Amino acid sequence: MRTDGRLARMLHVLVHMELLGGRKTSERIALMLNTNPVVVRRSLGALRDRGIVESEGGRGGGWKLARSLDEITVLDVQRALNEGAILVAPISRDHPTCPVECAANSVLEEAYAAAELELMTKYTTMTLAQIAAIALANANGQAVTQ
Amino acid sequence: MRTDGRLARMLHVLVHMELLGGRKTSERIALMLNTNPVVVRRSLGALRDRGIVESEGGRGGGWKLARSLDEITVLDVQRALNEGAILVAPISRDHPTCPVECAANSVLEEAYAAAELELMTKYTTMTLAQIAAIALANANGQAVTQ
DNA sequence: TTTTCCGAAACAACAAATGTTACGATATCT
DNA sequence: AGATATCGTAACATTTGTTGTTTCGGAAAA
Ligand code: FES
Ligand code: FES
Repeated sequence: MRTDGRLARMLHVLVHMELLGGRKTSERIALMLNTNPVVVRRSLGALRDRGIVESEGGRGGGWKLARSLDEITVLDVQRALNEGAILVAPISRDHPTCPVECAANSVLEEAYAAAELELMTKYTTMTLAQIAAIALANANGQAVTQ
Repeated sequence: MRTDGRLARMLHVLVHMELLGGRKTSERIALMLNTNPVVVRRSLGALRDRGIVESEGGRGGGWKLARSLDEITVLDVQRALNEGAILVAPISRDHPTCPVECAANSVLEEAYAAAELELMTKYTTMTLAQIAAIALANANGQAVTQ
């Protein structure tokens, strides 16, 4: 299956909005993400529901940040896009009464819980402001485009 | 997408083979996994290539363990089924030259690398013998069936 | 020689994200 | 008021990997 790229895309867009400022239309953002305005609205709509961005319809409308980047963590964006667990343990449900299947599943779930905790720690401590700083350091004079 | 249940299924089957002993046909295993013999052959074939099980064709043939359970880690099974990384960071590739996209991707990749390391640690230290022990403890007198 | 196995190829089914089209609502400009 | 630019939303097609299924061939035992 195609890997879910919504989180990465939204991080990209949000930092872009801060660095290049101003209100951006779905079409412009779609251009920068090589995709369709509707796809952009779907994801940004979820962020709006969580108070990360604001949208305005009509002529001259578009999207803008609702908070500054240092008040947005990666976890905030992740949660806006998907309430549930980030990782899903690849368990089986072939024979639910079997103690062996349960034992194998419990081992996998424990391992995935530890991995998810690690992810959560990173997501919680990393703000979009830090991503912006990394981007500026990488750019090193080169313009941030579009 | 349907979650990949091959690892859990193979852990289940391998522990089953040890606890109930003897050689098992693909059809019998398929019954226990609520699936098709061909699906079983696909996954067990991968384990055979890694020396975890052995297969024998012809009448009276089937599958049996090639090593004892305490010589098989969860990681061995995972690697047999899939050489690559367990977790894949959900990065974007919309605008590869953009420093912002690269920065967002690098943050995600670092987080996923930490999570994968956690998984690897668990997978490496957990042997199938330990899973069997958990299963027996859970069963608590109740028979392990099929 | 018949039966019982695995091995492998060639599909169909399914699920989730993505891409696409289309239309309605709303705010701004002239 | 009318034209234009935007978002909001529904409906559908596309894509991709796992799983499920059918079918044949080959090998070993009875
Ligand atoms: S910051 Fe990457 S395209 Fe705008
Ligand atoms: S151990 Fe045989 S069905 Fe679970």
